[in-house]
Amino acid sequence: MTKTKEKKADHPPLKRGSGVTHVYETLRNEIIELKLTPGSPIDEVQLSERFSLSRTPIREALVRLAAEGLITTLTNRATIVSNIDFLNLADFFDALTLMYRVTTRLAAQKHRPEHIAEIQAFQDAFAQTVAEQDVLGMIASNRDFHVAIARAGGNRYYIELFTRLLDEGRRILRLYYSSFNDKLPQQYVTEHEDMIAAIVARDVSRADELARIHADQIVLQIQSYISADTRPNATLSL
Amino acid sequence: MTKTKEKKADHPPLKRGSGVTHVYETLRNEIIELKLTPGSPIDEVQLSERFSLSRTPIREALVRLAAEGLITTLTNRATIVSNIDFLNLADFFDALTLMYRVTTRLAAQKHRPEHIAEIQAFQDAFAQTVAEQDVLGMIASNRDFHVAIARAGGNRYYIELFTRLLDEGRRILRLYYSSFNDKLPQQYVTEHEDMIAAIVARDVSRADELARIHADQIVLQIQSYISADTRPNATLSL
DNA sequence: TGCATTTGCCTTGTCGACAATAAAAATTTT
DNA sequence: AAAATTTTTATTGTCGACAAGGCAAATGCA
Repeated sequence: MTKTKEKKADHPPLKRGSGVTHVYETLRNEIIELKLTPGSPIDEVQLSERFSLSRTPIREALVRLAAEGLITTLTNRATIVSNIDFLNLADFFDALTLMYRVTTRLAAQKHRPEHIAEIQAFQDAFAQTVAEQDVLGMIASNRDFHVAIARAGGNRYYIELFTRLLDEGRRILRLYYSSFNDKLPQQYVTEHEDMIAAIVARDVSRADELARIHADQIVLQIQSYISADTRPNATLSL
Repeated sequence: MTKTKEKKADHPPLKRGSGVTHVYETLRNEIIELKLTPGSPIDEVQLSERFSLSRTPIREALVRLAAEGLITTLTNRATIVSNIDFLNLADFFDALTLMYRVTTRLAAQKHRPEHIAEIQAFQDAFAQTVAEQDVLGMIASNRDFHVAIARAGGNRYYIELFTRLLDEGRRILRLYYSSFNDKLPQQYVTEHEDMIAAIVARDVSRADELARIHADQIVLQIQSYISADTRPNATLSL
């Protein structure tokens, strides 16, 4: 009766401390990509079988995920994938908008040539996914694009918070990504290009303005998805 | 040759999952209060003796501290208390100022009566420590005051980041707290009162203005301490 | 004496087993 | 049959021991 559809990887000994990182990153991605759905249980022994590790390193990865808020541990009982907090979405949008603005401003002030190349590369990848109507790819490359801008700004506190917010946003967007059949993505491509131009020109106030508009639009988009959701209890606790 | 000056507490079995939390909070405080100085080694077996626990729960507490950036693990080698990053202090000040402003703005918008009582209580405690010239108490109660304001604003992302920044600030301030013999503390009391008034009046722009001034002053104060530091290598890596 | 190599030690990383806790199932009692 | 109680079970929390890796001292060599 055990779910044996887990692929038991047989590459246990890569390097000494690398197993934890691998488990952490793998689970983190699976949570963000909703392969592990909110509320679903995380079983330590099951994971230890899957990754061919003992429970100790698995546990360490879970502690890190819990510190990040991606999983929730019910003491002595179970650990589950954290639910998406629809009730406090306003806080999320507020912080997201602020980080959009602050990071773009800082990038305009502090970027160096190599940063522009990196940003442009991610923007190209984003444009490609838009051209291919690869919605899941769009969500991922859009995130990479903005993280690159944040890195150009160089403030580690903003980078960390913004990354977390963008990844949380990926979870939300994936819930509604079937609704993506509109013209917005192409507009985002243009806005991204404008943002790059403002950053290159070191035009701080214009970068700020563009970031604000961009953020507002994304917030509106997500909100429209949610309000268009007809499921009666869709915005309940989970 | 073993340092036996650690007080071996003999209260191991309180409750099942509480040991980790206790170790985490204890070490966190000791790091912030510089009882554990930056760069000093954290020995797992030593801690397990001190807290009468096995290495496993100690390790879990350390993982959480590492996730927060308070300790640094040199893989397979050692784990040390994280150094204060003087090189990137500008980033710290930038984020700190932003959080001062944003949280105070939000508090003016969203506070409820019970929040004001809490804020005022911490402000009273702060005023008390100033009157008593209790510098260490000032640092702590000032932090509590601003965290209370952030809680009144209610945005968990800001609360978390701001708390982290304020606690990191406590580490820095403790390095220089002997320089506190000036008139600034009394001025901070007044500014705090003004901030409370603006919050109560729900005057968002005034709250923002006051927070900005307050932040700038604190930044200037810390910077003056650092520049007045005559130690040649005081601002090196550690 | 200076440098490369080896050996040993110290700390962390991993493991398998056991204990505790709480939910679920089974049993008893009314 | 319903409710309270006991037993079972599933999962996490903790433990002690071992292995691995890196650093430093010790050794060998030029």
